[in-house]
Amino acid sequence: MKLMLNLIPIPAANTLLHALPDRDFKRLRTAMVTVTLTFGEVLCEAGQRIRHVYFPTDSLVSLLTLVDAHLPLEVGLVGREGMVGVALALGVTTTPVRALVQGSGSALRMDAMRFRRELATCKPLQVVLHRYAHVLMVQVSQTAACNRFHVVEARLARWLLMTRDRMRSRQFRLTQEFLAHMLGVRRVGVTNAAQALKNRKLIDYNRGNISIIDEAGLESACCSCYESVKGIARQIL
Amino acid sequence: MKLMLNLIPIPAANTLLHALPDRDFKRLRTAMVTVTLTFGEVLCEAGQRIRHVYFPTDSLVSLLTLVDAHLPLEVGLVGREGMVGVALALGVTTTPVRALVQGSGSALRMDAMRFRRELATCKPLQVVLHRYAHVLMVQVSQTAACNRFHVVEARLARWLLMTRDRMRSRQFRLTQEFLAHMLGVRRVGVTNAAQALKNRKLIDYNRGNISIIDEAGLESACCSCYESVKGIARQIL
DNA sequence: TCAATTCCGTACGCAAACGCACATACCGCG
DNA sequence: CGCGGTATGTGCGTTTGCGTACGGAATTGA
Repeated sequence: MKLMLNLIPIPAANTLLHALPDRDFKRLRTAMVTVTLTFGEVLCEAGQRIRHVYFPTDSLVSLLTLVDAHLPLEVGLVGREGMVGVALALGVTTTPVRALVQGSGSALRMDAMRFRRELATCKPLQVVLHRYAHVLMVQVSQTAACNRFHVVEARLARWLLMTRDRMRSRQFRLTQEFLAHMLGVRRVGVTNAAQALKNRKLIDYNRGNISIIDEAGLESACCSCYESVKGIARQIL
Repeated sequence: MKLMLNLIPIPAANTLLHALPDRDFKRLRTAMVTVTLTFGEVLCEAGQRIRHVYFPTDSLVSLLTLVDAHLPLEVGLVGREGMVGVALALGVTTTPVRALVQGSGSALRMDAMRFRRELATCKPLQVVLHRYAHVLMVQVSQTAACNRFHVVEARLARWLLMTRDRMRSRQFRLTQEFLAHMLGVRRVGVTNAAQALKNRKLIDYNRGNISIIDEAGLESACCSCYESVKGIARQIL
């Protein structure tokens, strides 16, 4: 029996929910279902009404802005430290960004209406989500500057590290094509940057399998934006 | 006497405050002082504690992110439609961005402590500021994508239009050097872009005096980001 | 096992913006 | 009136990234 217990996967937790007082968490939990998010799924389209909010546990969701003819560009990344649909916590019922599942896994989902009712009465929930909204703002601001100033190689490094933190894994499946969309560059741009990182023995990859080899090295290869956002997030959440 | 009355300037209003119920506005107003913001003044430094919040009436404030060795980059612009120090409305006491006065003028200022107390008890204030926080988020996201995809000329056009909207004037004083910092490009980059717009008879300028000549033309010269953000802001606020 | 698809590598010309240096024009002030 | 500071214009070589096209390699599936 003891052995079996060890085999039961430790239920991955969402840190926002985890930060709530126990009784609040338990009540909220009854209104949520665990769903499996699969790669490529669009949880919410830009400009649309928010139907559900999602608290990823071991999945990963990209927030993308759409601008005229261009490909979407990632401005935020949500994992177990966050939630999809923060706009609701600010009293806005539509979302300005597309939420795209970037790493398959599970999340806790709640109906938007119910969420709003809970929010109205549960002070701790308000507090934690407002703070998260702020952290997201910081992330987006930093990304704006990062996209402006830093070369693809450094941006790629940052992105891989951010993904690692949220997935808690040094390995993930992602094609260069997909990465190009996230970073807002050509696929070839990713090819070159990835090769450079590979030559420096920081990462390895083939056909969609990316693995981080030298974590410390990758951190020094990436721009300061990574540490900067991470520091503020730690401080506030 | 009638003549004199006409000379008294119409008190410029901040639309966030204006949106509050009369009694709330009047109470808040007693806790605020009118201050004159002068070009170049830093209202709040990135990473520092927020001491005051500001509601510009006819002044203009830039929000800048700082990233390592680079010059600051503007990610948001606050005029009479907004406020400086939204982080407080999200329960965070420090600001991630520098707030730099970009257009001299006046603003209503309130002590941070008092503001937090008001916020805790005044529901309408919460509602309107949370919405504004969301609008700011949209602005920042769009700016991120804009900086990534659009050429300097279009970005400059957008910036001039945004400034016009907030200052409600077709003319302002701004050196190319200053604009370069806002857009995150070289001064020469601004020189070229500005000349292109001038040749197209959309704007005019010399030695820090910029004036918009052809508003419609400028709007068609700028990227879709302008209309996009404006539309969402109108819809939400 | 063979074909189709997906993914990655390479190449080439081009545009935008960079960094830097220097030249000019305008303004205010002693 | 001349001087110094500020604002703008020009030039040039370099870098980064774009758009596009094509070839090769691994994987999938009938």
